[in-house]
Amino acid sequence: MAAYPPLNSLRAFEASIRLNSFSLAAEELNVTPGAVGQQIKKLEDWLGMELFTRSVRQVRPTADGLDYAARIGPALRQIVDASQQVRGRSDRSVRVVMPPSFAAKWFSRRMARFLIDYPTTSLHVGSQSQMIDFNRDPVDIAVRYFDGCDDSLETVLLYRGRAAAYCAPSYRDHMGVAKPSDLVRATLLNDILHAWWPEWLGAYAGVSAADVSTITQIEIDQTSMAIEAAIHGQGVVLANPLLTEEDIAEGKLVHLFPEQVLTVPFGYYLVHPKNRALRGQVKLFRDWLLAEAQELASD
Amino acid sequence: MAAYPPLNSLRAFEASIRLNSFSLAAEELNVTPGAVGQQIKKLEDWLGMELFTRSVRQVRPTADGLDYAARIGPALRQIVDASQQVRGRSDRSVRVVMPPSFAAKWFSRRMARFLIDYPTTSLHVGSQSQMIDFNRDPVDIAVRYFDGCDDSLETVLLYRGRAAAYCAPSYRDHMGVAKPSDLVRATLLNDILHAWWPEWLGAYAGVSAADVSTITQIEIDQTSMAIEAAIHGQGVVLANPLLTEEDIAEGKLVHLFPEQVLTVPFGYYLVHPKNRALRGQVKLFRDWLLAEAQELASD
DNA sequence: TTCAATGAAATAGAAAAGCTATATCATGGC
DNA sequence: GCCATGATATAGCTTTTCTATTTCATTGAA
Repeated sequence: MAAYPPLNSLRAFEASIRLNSFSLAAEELNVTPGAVGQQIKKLEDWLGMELFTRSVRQVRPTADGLDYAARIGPALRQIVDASQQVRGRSDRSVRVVMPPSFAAKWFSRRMARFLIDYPTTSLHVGSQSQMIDFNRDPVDIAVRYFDGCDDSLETVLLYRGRAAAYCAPSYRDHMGVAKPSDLVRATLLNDILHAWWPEWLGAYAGVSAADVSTITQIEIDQTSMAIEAAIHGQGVVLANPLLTEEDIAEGKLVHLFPEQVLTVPFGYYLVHPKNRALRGQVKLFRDWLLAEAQELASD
Repeated sequence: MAAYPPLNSLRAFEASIRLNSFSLAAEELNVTPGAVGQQIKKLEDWLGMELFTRSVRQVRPTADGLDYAARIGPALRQIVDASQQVRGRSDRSVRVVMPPSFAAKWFSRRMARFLIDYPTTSLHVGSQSQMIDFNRDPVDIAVRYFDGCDDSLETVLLYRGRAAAYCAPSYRDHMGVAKPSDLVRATLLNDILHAWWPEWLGAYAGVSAADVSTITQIEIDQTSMAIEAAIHGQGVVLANPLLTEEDIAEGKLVHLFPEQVLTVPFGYYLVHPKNRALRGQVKLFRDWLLAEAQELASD
């Protein structure tokens, strides 16, 4: 299965087609004309066809040659472009991925500071909730919401997972929610990723798991949408205090029972592959992010 | 301007990323693992970045490596595909280009015969009126309507250019066209490429160039459209008898003055570059086409 | 017409690249 | 604890690739 043509010959071929001359191509490639001729011949032998017709003092591409050039030209250009780009940036860039809710509610407000402190860094932020695979996706470092157990990863806890109850102020007043057990009359917004209502109600309202299911619930598969729904008076959401900071400050949400915050066995972890040397800027970013998280955790 | 990465290294790199192992890549490439390692290192040195992190007993791609792989992968695949295709067909294919009118009116009816006689041949027919450049377009041979003078080309006259007058039978009867000079009352369909009305009328109707311009004319830039217009009773067209064969046979057109056919200094020529060895199938095609033309010319 | 200049082919030998073989090493499974 | 594994490192060998030269047929200028 010798699927590849002699790749180095393609360089000589491309230049020869473009310049219509082995000599000029040789000049461009800083070799002798003979070398180009030999490369072309090798390619012709491999392909089993003539790419140029040789007449005296000049070569001219055959139809086959032109056809082949048209097919491989773009590919070669792509290789050159990709190599240039990769060679250029890289050291100055950091690729990070995090859950959408974390990106929207926590990271977005702090990102600008990083870029100001490290102006030469180019930051590529991806947001997705499914776990990325460092062996398949071009990502340097990630924030992941999980239990922190993964042998292949270096993990640092940013924030322990917590579940606190939030709703719109008007919703609280309208429903007359004053103590945890009042929630049996409310609508529970149940975010799949933070589905801790049974535990929360069990711990703070003395509601059994069976009774929980009798309460009106809305399932929402995106954390930020669940919070958004709470803001719009659709019910009460269990969320990590991290994610509601801003909405609380703006008065859109109220924290219903500040004393009743459930600690859950999940957390926001900063993760990167074990044994992978972090490039300079990635390390900077990591340290910065840890410091930012520390600051808030000390509140 | 060393724009190209070491191309051969890309093979080893691609396989290593795909298989996540230098050893497996080496196996696939039929070399020793050491060779792969050296190739990868060479590429890393050229790019100035780590593509894999080496831990004991295993390598793992870095984010940069995955990114680079994603960029060059498609390009490599394109090169392989193009090479396979080109290698495969080629000898059995013929690429020919001809004017649209010739393709539609003359060639299309004969093409099938060629494919039946030479069933293994794959024929790529292009039709365009502008002159193709054998040094830029992947074309083996062409039919060109011109004066036959081009030092860089081998030319064989297929048909001398002729200008004969045609119109729909109904149009002839309705306009009462009986002799050439009656055409001063008709509408002349003037095809840019065969604009011989002044010469024709001068030779056969004794009409001066100045008087020709007083006759109603419609300019049409495509020969087959001019003929089509004549079929639909829009006027009288000057065309090469070659192109009207079928329409005459079907009674859609009539040849107005069979004795008055102007020979013009153009013609349909079969052309291919001088000094370009014609591949087997192209030669066959050329001979077949010449024979077909001969047959008709002897009528 | 002659004659130098041109651009490619052919070939031998030098240089470079690439591969193998081997030794070494750290780890994970038995 | 020991062996198998899959990487690295290095030296030396093989193959590839390039250069240097000669040869050749033609073009274009004198």
